[in-house]
Amino acid sequence: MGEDKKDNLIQAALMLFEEQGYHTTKISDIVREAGVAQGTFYLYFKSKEDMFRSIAEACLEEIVVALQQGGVSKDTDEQKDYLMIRRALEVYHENKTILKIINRHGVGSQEIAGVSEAFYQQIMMVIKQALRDEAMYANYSEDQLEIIAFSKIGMVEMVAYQWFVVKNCGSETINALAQIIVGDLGPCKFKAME
Amino acid sequence: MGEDKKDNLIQAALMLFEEQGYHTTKISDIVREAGVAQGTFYLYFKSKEDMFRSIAEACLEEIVVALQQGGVSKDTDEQKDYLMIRRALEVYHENKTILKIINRHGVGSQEIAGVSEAFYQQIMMVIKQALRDEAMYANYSEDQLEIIAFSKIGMVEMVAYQWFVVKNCGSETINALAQIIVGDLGPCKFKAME
Amino acid sequence: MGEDKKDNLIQAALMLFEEQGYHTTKISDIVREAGVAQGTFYLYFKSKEDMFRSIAEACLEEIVVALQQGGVSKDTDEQKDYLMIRRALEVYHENKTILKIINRHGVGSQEIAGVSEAFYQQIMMVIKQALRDEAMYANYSEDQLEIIAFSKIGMVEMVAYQWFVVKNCGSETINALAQIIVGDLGPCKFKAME
Amino acid sequence: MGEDKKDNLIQAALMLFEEQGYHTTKISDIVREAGVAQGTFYLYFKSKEDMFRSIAEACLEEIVVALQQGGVSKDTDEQKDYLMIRRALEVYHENKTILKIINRHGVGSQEIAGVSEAFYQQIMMVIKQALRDEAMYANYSEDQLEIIAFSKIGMVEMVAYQWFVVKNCGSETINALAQIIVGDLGPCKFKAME
DNA sequence: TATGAATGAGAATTCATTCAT
DNA sequence: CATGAATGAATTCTCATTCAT
Repeated sequence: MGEDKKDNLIQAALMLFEEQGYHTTKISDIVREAGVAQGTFYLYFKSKEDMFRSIAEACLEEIVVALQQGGVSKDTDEQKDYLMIRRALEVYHENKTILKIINRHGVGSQEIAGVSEAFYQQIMMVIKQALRDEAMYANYSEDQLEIIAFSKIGMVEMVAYQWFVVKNCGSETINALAQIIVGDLGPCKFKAME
Repeated sequence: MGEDKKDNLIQAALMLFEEQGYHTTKISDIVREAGVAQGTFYLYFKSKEDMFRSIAEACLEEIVVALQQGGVSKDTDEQKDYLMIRRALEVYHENKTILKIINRHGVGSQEIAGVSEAFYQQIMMVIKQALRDEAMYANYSEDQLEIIAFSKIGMVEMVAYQWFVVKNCGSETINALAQIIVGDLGPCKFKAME
Repeated sequence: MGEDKKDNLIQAALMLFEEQGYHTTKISDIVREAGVAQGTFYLYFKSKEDMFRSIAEACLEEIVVALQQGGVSKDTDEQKDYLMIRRALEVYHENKTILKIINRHGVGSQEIAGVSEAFYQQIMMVIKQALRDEAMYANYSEDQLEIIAFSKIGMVEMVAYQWFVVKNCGSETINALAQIIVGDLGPCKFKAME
Repeated sequence: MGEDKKDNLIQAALMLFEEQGYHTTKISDIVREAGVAQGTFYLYFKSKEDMFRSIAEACLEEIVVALQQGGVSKDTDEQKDYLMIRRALEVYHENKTILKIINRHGVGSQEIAGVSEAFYQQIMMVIKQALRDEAMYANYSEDQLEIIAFSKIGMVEMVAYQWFVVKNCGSETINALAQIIVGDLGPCKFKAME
């Protein structure tokens, strides 16, 4: 029953953060939306920032886990690449709320910037690991793989942001997006050579 | 002499926004840093948000212009790609302050979000235009080019953010970064096919 | 068993009031220290102020009673004086907790100020009564005796506060303090005349 | 003109603290009484406690200075004693506001307790110095003089509090009070011997 | 232009008290 | 008797903005 209210608060906060941004949303808005008293907020969170940090940590952790469970296939590099990108787009689509909150409205707090930085380090590691299994990157150094990993993350994140958040497209666009993104790399290997 | 003070205010604001973010920085901080009186701020800017919007607009416009002046070469597609990426990295490096302000600290105001959104539309158009000149993308549709354009923007921005802001690397890393990023596309086209 | 909890609450409260004062101490601190639930507090006390008043009343009453049981000797005036002062110092030493709470941290509530005022009236009456038995004050008026009584109370209280609370001295200092205080009166009566 | 408002705030605060106590008085009460805006308070003081500390420091310092300027006479010990006591009563009478605030309502803050403790140390030193000039205390040790000093302070403070604050008597009572208090020491030297 | 004291609406936070279990 | 989650009124404090000089 207690966790009930905490969950109400989190849901209300996520909705409001997404709608009007983190800074615009007041604690009084959150509690009103959640249907609890002002003081109840402080029963579960030390402050608005503390609340956001804990929500963000949970959401970003979910993304990392979802990405890790991605591709264990034994296909060609092109197929691996395609699956990885598609998987990443799917995950970002499912988590577009937090993506929107962090990218559009920003948060602006050293502590939360830390959470975000740690998140990128984690997914970079996941991607780097996946790249090591591709023949194409066989003789790339660790540093070079890191550059590739981050460039892929940026690619997916920007496309996901523009299509899922700005244009508000649904999951049916994922395949098309993934094909074009990968096609920019993959197809060239044979089509462009013809 | 008046413009002097305005410039002081802008420099002070940029420095503080970069250090502590837009929301944490108070007008009183800015005027203290700029060495002018509290009221003087309002001789040059309508409000704090107005100031930030005008600074952001100017910085982002600079980036757009710089990018536009980029590739007028008549080289091969690979060379064009490499030059475009390197140019973009250079521009982001020169403007890493605004990159840091917007990416790390966020913006957090609907009106400024508009500035940022317009910025991305503009550079997307610039990139799309450039891509049209590449033989490789000859039979891509407008929508497909837009996807490619945004994925390139995301790629460069993320790498620039991680290396120039997070790792705080200097401009001497630009070539290496550009080569790897493009190599992820380029080499495959001929080397990987051997 | 119920009284057990009430006593726990009182002990916890006294400890915390002494340490950090009445206003700084929260009900939540008291119940945590006492090891009971928040609501339990209100089974035994109407409010925080009610609790403090009842504790203060009890403590101060103890002091009054202890003082009353003091001097029933039939010695000389000097001896009576010395015994009275020493007795008072002893009583204050035993009750230095409440002394510290009221003097150092203050009370800060009209209703409790009443308790304190009544306390001083009572001990003043006790002292005045004792003074009446001393030949020295035979022809002092009631008002004059009241002045003497209060001055003696102030004297003892200040010395007790400075030595037992501020300097945190133990009961072994009582004799020395009493001798000096009385000596300031006593010796003059005969020694200084020689 | 700025100091004007600061002074208004101090006067309003002193009045309210005296009337209803430190804790009961809200900052909103103070600013209303002073006729300034809520924010103006924070232009001059960091907090209510900060304000009170600065006021208390000033008032108590005044008392110390007033006491120091007291008796430089070359009279007999009895006369010195009487003058010292009367002087102290006068000073306390003039400063009965702060006396009332600190003694009746209490303050309850470690930092302010420090101010009060320092105050007592200072006046103790002043009194001790004065006592050294009296033949009567010629062969008292420092420690013994300290006891005497504090007992005199307690005496005067309690009497002042009871007569000036509780009974609200005017300055015309000072002589009578001083005579009785000193008489308790002085007169005995000859009258009681008869 | 330039100043900076003053403003006051608005937000965060606290904590004594209640009450359903 | 005992609990402890929930309450919400009350207070402090912030800071962008104004305006008389």
